[in-house]
Amino acid sequence: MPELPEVEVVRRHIEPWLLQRKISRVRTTPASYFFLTPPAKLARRLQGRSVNTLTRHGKYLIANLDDGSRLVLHLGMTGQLFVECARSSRSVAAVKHAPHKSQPSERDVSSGSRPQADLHTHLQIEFADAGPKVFFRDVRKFGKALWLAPKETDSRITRLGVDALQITAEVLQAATYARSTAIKSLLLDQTVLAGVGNIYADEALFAARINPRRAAKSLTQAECRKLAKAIRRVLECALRRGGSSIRDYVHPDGEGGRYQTQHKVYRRQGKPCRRCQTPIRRVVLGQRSTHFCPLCQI
DNA sequence: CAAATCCCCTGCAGGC
DNA sequence: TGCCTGCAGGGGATTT
Repeated sequence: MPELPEVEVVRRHIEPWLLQRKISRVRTTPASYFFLTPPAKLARRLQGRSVNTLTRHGKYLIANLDDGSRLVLHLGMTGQLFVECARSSRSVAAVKHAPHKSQPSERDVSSGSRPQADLHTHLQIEFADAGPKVFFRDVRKFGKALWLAPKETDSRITRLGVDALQITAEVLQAATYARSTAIKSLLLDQTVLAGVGNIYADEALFAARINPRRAAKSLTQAECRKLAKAIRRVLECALRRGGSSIRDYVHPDGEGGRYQTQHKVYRRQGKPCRRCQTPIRRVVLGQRSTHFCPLCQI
């Protein structure tokens, strides 16, 4: 899946295509596990609404609607949020008259391998301006769509910890108190900090030179400081490079991220550590594959 | 409570 | 070529 940097890239791509456009109709696939709100109800609630802002907390995207309700989206492992490819000049022309603040450039729409709508496309959002539709496609259906009435809350959102871009040494240290779980597992706990997933947990621990198997409570104050800084730096760097494209993640415009070439440990088992040449090791921790340098990470 | 396990779903790579 | 197994950016429910 998309972790924080990838979700933020998606948010920035999609936001201008969503804002201030009246939703005329929402097509869905049949009820499934993907729909936390039944698809018919979701479609009904969205019809006639428009999106005021598209925000992100951790890996969740939240479309704040004009009536105070919200559409909460999670991309899961294989979720893709993208804009319909504008094939005809008519739909491009139509959107030019839509009241967007910032209009995505013509170039954005002409890339080669953009995602395409198909039977895995669980949401197709159509607009009253008849411009490009917004699609949510998710092959594995680990993604989520949830509609929240004004002031309604959901524990998925309320329990989230601080957004990982804002993690501080103090918060991290408090979270490690008396926790015997591995520090890697703690970083994946979205109630502690929101947005770090398997790739960036491994990369941040390498950057901080901390062994992923260490008990969380064994980290010193100095290590918590180093790790908090490493998390922020790794995520910011990945974001600047458009995230990591591995397997099927691509940007809404079909372009790939470029951070995967910067990975120091993730999926590099057996290859030499970029710092000390020792072969990178892979172990399983909390059912997730974990990569680290046995020499650099103490 | 915290920690570990199992499960949801589909597609692909690699081994035989 | 084709079948079979394992594996995958997530997270929630259940068990221990």
